[in-house]
Amino acid sequence: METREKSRKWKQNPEAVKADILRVARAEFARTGLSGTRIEDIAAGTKTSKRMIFYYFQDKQSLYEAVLEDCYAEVREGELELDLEGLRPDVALRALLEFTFDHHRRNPEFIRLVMIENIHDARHMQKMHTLAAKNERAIGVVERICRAGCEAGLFREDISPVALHWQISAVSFFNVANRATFSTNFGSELFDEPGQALLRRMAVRGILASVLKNVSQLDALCPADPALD
Amino acid sequence: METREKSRKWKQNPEAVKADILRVARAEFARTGLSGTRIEDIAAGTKTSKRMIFYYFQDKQSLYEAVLEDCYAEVREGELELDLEGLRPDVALRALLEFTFDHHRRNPEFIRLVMIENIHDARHMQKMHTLAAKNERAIGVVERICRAGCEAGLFREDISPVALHWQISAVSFFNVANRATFSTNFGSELFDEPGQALLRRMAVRGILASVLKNVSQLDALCPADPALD
DNA sequence: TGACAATTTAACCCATCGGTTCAATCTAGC
DNA sequence: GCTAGATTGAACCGATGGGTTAAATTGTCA
Repeated sequence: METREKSRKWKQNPEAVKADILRVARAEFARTGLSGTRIEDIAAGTKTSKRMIFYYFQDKQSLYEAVLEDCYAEVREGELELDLEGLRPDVALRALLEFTFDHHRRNPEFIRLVMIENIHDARHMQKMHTLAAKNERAIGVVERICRAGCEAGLFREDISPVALHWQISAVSFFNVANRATFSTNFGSELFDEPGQALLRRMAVRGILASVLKNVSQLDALCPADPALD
Repeated sequence: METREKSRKWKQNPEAVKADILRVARAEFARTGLSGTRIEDIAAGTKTSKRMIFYYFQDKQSLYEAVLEDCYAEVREGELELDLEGLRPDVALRALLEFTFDHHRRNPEFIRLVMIENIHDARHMQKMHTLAAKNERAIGVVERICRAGCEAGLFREDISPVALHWQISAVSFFNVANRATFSTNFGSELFDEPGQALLRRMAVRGILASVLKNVSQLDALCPADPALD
């Protein structure tokens, strides 16, 4: 009668095994890509065997796709923590950008999986039907801010929510994705805490500037002084 | 006496063979990454054989590194075409960003190689001693604009040239690198010509905003009207 | 012309790695 | 307990693919 829920002292526990595999596989795929990852290396990190990987996920590519979907869901989930209710549109936009910037920093594995997906021309992501809803929601957030901003007379009328989302993504993503080559070429100062704070501030100012109807509000919204923040 | 220069009707021509290999290898590595690329696939695209690849470039990794260096040099070379002499600092900055944005779009293979390098934590790029000089020059361009802008009283005093370069790179790079996943998730409208023009305009406005001392100049510099440009 | 070096071809080698076979073991329900 | 189905282990397979061997051809220079 207590079959499903209570996994009291089971020996077999498929869900846990699958989750374990996904966990290790995510780290490995993020580290070395699809073709760069060895299934045996994943197996070595799990509590189970290579055999089980093929048992639960048919082949390497399916495992990779499962990892991608799993990771995407988890990250999008984390975005729900942001609550912009009741904020003034310009403040909300600022909060959204700051949150996204930080959120991307907290999820480097996700960033790497997306980088890898881009190398593969998003071939696998295109198969993932579950994404549509999550993406709608992400754009919805930006859209509401835009609308509110326009209605309040704060934002320009011609702002495209998708383009705005693009801008937010660009800085937040690049910051994590290109850290290695950028710091190799130009030093790592921008990636310690003060540097990151500076970049975030600059990004906020830049993006608000491309949205505000009256740019003179900028200085009030974005303190230029590096000592602040 | 006419040994080296005249390659009149030679049958052997090592330089051409090497260049041929590099050309094909670049395309292949950019397409499928280091571990994803098969040497045989490269060989198939050349006028020569797999054996010759190992003859001229010791192994796969060395070939990859040669490709990276070669591509980097070529792209940086292309940047020399930009001449900002005599331009007002704000106009020069705008021109630099627009040039970089377009230049990245023209060199998708380079972008992909850098993406791949980031997946590898820039391990191979770190070995390339030839880069330092080219990077200095790239930062030098931004630095001169900053200095001139400050001296002219146009720019804020606290601008970091490296951070400014980061901003320019972020939008220009992301635009090419993440096209696949972004358009999968949010549609491809931003990537046709009008969309690209819009993004470029927004980027210009945003970056100028984070640099100008007096943001009220923004509207004069960056026509908000999408019909223009 | 003939010795020597650089270049090229064809055939081969063998470690790796994704994926499988098959039999053993576990769990639930009867 | 017994059977059916789910889960697991050990050993195996075969193609792929990076890299090599060795011998042939081409060019240089004395």
